[in-house]
Amino acid sequence: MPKKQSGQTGAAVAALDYDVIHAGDCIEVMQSLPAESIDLIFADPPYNLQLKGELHRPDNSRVDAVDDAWDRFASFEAYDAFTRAWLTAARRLLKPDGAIWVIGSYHNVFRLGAALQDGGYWLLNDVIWRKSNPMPNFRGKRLTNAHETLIWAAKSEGSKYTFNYEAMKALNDGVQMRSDWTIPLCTGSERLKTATGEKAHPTQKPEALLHRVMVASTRPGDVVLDPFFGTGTTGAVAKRLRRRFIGIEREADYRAVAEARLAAIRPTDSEAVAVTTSKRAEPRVAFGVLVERGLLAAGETLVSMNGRHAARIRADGTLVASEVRGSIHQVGAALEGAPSCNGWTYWHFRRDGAIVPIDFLRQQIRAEMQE
Amino acid sequence: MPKKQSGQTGAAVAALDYDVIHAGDCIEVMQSLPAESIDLIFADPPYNLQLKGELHRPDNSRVDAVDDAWDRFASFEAYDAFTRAWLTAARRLLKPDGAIWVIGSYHNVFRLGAALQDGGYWLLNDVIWRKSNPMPNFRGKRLTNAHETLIWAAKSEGSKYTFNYEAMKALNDGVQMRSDWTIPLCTGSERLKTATGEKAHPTQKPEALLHRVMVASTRPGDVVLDPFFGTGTTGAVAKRLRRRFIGIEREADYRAVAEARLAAIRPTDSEAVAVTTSKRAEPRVAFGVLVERGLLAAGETLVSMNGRHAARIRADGTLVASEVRGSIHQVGAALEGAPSCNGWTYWHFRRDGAIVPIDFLRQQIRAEMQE
DNA sequence: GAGATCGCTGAATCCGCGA
DNA sequence: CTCGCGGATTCAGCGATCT
Repeated sequence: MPKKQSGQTGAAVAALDYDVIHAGDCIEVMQSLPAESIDLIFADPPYNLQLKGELHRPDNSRVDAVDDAWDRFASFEAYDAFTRAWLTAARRLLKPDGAIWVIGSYHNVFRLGAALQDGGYWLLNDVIWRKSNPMPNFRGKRLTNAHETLIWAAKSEGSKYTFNYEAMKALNDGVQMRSDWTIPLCTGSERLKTATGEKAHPTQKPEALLHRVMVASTRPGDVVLDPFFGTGTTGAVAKRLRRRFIGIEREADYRAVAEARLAAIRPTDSEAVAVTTSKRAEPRVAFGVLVERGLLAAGETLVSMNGRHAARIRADGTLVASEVRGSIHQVGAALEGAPSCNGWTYWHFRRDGAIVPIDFLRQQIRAEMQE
Repeated sequence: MPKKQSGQTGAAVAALDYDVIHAGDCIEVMQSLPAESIDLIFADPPYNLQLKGELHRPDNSRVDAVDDAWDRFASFEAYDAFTRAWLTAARRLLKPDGAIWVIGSYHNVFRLGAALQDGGYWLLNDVIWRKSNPMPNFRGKRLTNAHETLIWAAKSEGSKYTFNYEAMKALNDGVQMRSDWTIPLCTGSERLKTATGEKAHPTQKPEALLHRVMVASTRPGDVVLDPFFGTGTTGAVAKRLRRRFIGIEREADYRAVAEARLAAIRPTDSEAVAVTTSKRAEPRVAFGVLVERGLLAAGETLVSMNGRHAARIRADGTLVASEVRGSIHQVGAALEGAPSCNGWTYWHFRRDGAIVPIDFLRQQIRAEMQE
């Protein structure tokens, strides 16, 4: 049951340093921090992958796998002991209405989930990060491992955890946010590299994932702790969304990369942050408005995200494809054979040689509406 | 490690009754069946946890339900004991190369997964059943719980489990099947009803889900056991796909519904049940046979796929290139500086001005072998 | 310059038979 | 059991290079 925060705890909280990266073992550092001082914990612990030999792609290139010492454990027992120790230290830090997110793959997530339940946390959802561009299964021996699992849990059964229902609904184009999130891997310019061009961290998470986590379950000003800070994705998103963060990271190399990254982040305009997380949904924009305003022309062709489909815009803001017509969502869903489809992110248009999602135009409209 | 099946076990297997539904507690019934007689187990155990249903200890005594918050630990313990007991009985029944699927939600799946790992099973994939039409979260306090999780595991780490890679790939429109499957809930006419119009079983699974499970991981004629048979979805799909099934169900009402359901199922035409085979399953052809049969001549020159290398054929079916000699694979790998090389697709020969892969000739030989 | 092509890469428990 | 070796196996996205 949630307890009221004592005055003493409040004083200790005031002594907390925010927006810092602590060096050292996460369990020891957490034990040194004041109890009940944290609103949200995001934890991306070692997965204990247990990889054996090397793996090559069909073109004979070698897969650069995670073989770092920090991911090696002697046994499930050893991994469980580690897991339960850091989860215990973490729970002490959470405010009574605080919550935690942990992420893992099938190698470790069942042990994480059981440890959370055994440790007194109260599970709220398991969330599937559905990767739009996973690495294939090169030997054809199993299904393509195309997702990872996040577990969202409150500190206790009765906790009044934060959930920004309307913000999630708005993010999902007006319908309730589901427990499966389709988000691409962290690649391209977002992926941090060393001076020699290697990836700075083997398992850097996409900022879009953390963005959704924080928009869902924190408020501006909340304190977010990441005990496995790595190169600081949690801190970067927290700073941008005007949350405060505390990172803990053992490896000096990762901390250095994170410090540089964070220094370059500018917080989002505070009104934009407030809008995203308020109970008010973002102003709804009909697709037809884009046509009315001439941002897209009737007769123009949109292409699907994957490039496999195309459709023509009609003057009333509906689309026509081969034998299908309807809203941007309906046509996308029909062409993909999917139950639903967010047309705003599915459909793209060409502008100056680039392929741009139509959601880009919606954001433009919304910006105008706020003035 | 897989053990060889003993003669005694073989005899006992012959005594197994197929396509039957056993009445009774699944642990007791499983303990009465012969060891190493089952190819695949599909299990949809109680999701339980808050002990709304009944729970049994390994000795089958009924657990006196306690649902107070303070006793949550004891409840998890009881659920774990039950889980580990039936998983142990199930593992004994599996052939050395057998496998299991279990399904659960976030309430129980973490305990299932950990119990599988602790029990010696080897996890192959966790698979997300992504519901296209989930029930909304009416109170808006959490994310819409839009998926369930299946775990696919082999009996042991070294098992040569069945995976019909090509069939899955075909089912997914020519690209590898991923670990997330979008399938609607069981509704409409597929949903079994009682005489009074109520649903016959609270958690009836869609046949499409079982269809994919069986096409992925069984062959025609395989024996599929379902220890929580319910209204017989596993049996229905097994019968239709010409697999054999064994069901175990405690509740007489469910068994009655399942019996009627199964009686109406007609097996699919046996040719339609055959799945796409992979190249691995095709008869092996030595390269030398092509020379023996005069499809290629000793002394003839082969060129590499990329045109950068050439090699001469010797009478014994080996190749010679500059300073390299050996099999078609070895020479290809050496010339490319690659760890391995599939000589069948790497090497090409000239015929009527065209460049043809030598694999074309292997296919000719294989076609002759089938006659 | 625009479009096509090529190369690279991502948390991976990734082969199987015969000697 | 190990060892040797034949030979089967990849999707999406980004960025650089080529036409």
